[in-house]
Amino acid sequence: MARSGQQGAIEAPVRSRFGYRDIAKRLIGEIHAGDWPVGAKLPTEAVLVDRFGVSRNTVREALRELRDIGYLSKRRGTPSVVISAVTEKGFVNSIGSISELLEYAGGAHNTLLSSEQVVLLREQALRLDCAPDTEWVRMQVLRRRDPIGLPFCYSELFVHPRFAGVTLEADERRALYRAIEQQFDVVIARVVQEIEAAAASSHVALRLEVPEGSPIMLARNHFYSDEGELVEIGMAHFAPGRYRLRIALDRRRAD
Amino acid sequence: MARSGQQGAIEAPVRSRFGYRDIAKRLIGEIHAGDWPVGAKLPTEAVLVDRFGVSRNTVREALRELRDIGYLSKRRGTPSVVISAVTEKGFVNSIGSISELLEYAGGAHNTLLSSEQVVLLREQALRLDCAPDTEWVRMQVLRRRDPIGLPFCYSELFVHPRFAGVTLEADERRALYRAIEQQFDVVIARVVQEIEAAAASSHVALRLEVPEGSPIMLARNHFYSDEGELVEIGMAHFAPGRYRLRIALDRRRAD
DNA sequence: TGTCATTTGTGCGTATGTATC
DNA sequence: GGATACATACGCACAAATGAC
Repeated sequence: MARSGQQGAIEAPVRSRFGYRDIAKRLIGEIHAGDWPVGAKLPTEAVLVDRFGVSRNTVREALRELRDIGYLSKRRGTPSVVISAVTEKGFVNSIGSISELLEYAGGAHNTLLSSEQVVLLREQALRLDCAPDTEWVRMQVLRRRDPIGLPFCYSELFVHPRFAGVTLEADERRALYRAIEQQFDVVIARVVQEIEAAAASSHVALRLEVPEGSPIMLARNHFYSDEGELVEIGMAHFAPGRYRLRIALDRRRAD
Repeated sequence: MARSGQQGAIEAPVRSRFGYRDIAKRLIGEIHAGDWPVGAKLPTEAVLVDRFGVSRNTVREALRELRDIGYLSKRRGTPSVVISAVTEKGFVNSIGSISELLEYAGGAHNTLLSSEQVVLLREQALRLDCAPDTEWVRMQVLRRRDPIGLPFCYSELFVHPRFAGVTLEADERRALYRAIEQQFDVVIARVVQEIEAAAASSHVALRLEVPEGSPIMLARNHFYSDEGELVEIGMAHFAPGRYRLRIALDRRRAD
């Protein structure tokens, strides 16, 4: 996507072809490849500036991204240090602080298996931790890294009737809650997630293409709007070895 | 307000009295005070620039801080929205109340099974995602809700030699990193956690008193000091059905 | 120990892309 | 489509921490 702005100058500064995200991805790839093992120092910002032909700001933005998702440790006066180099076998979903929560996660391919109106009965409502006898839209979604690869996640999603009209593209790359946000002008402000391990039921095993009884990481997500309204409930089943959740936490500085 | 930065000018640059942290603190104070209730939009960046007499970069840095710690939701094209008006002490950054995340030891009864000096070989270092050929103290800990109940967690902990002298009470109730903080006057400033499902090895199954091959939730924790030093590594194995990890995420990144 | 070059952190000004309204 | 507002990117300058001499 030919970028080419310029200042008030006469020359054509010709912006670099790289955005900070491109650079971040590239660096992550190199870390995974072992070019910068754990404990090693990354090249200095100045070097990266030269290498990628971008401004220092852009490099710093990329490094910030890597730090946020737990790859780097940064300190004033010394180059960034690699603190994680987990190989990307079964990829890692890094939550810097939020939201790539179940997000596009590096651009997963979502397949909508079904979508239907349901009434939650007592038992099911209890399991989902919401009010019984209410109407919801139930969807089943498979998520893959590649359009033809094995799925790493099978999700059962329940959407509040108010947002029943939400539409998903054929090969949607966004998470459902992102689509809801954009189509209904609500803001998901809070997500409560519960994670546990479980054995794959035949139902789940079939969709994830794993043996029945395989260890599954099960994440129950409750999405709330900024007004405290329950918008979406998700039960995400992750196939073993194909997915890993990473969370980076910072202790609050002053306040 | 005395702004007067400039480029190659002759005037004295005289920076604004406010840094982005000052501005962040101030805005947080105003949010706490109710000036900007939940759901309200903050003034636009341009307005804040005028108000504080700083550059747009500085304002954006402050807003980024507020987003990171869960006060704001940001979206391109529209002013930031306040999504939370409360403060959590201690750990947090977006991840709502880490207390639960990291305090799973809190209130639990910990049993120290072993403690020994080890040198991490390449393979093991790789698995733990840290530098090889380094010396660490390895501990094994069992966690129970009741002194006589079944354990819900078996942890393998690796402590940096500098903190090797850390002592645990017979029936310690604190998490190890807490003990380290208090005994060595360091501050754990960053934690990176990775979660995945796995089948219980015979070793783990024995200690958790579950059948071999049971679905296990495996959490790898890396604890870093405020100086970026790796202090502790933990591999926590959770027994199925006996434990559930709950994470409350507050909004951050909206792009 | 202290000096000093290096490196990152913070801040300024500006230009332009792109989503929202 | 147009106006507004945030996102990304360029370049520069100085402060503060590091690390080596």
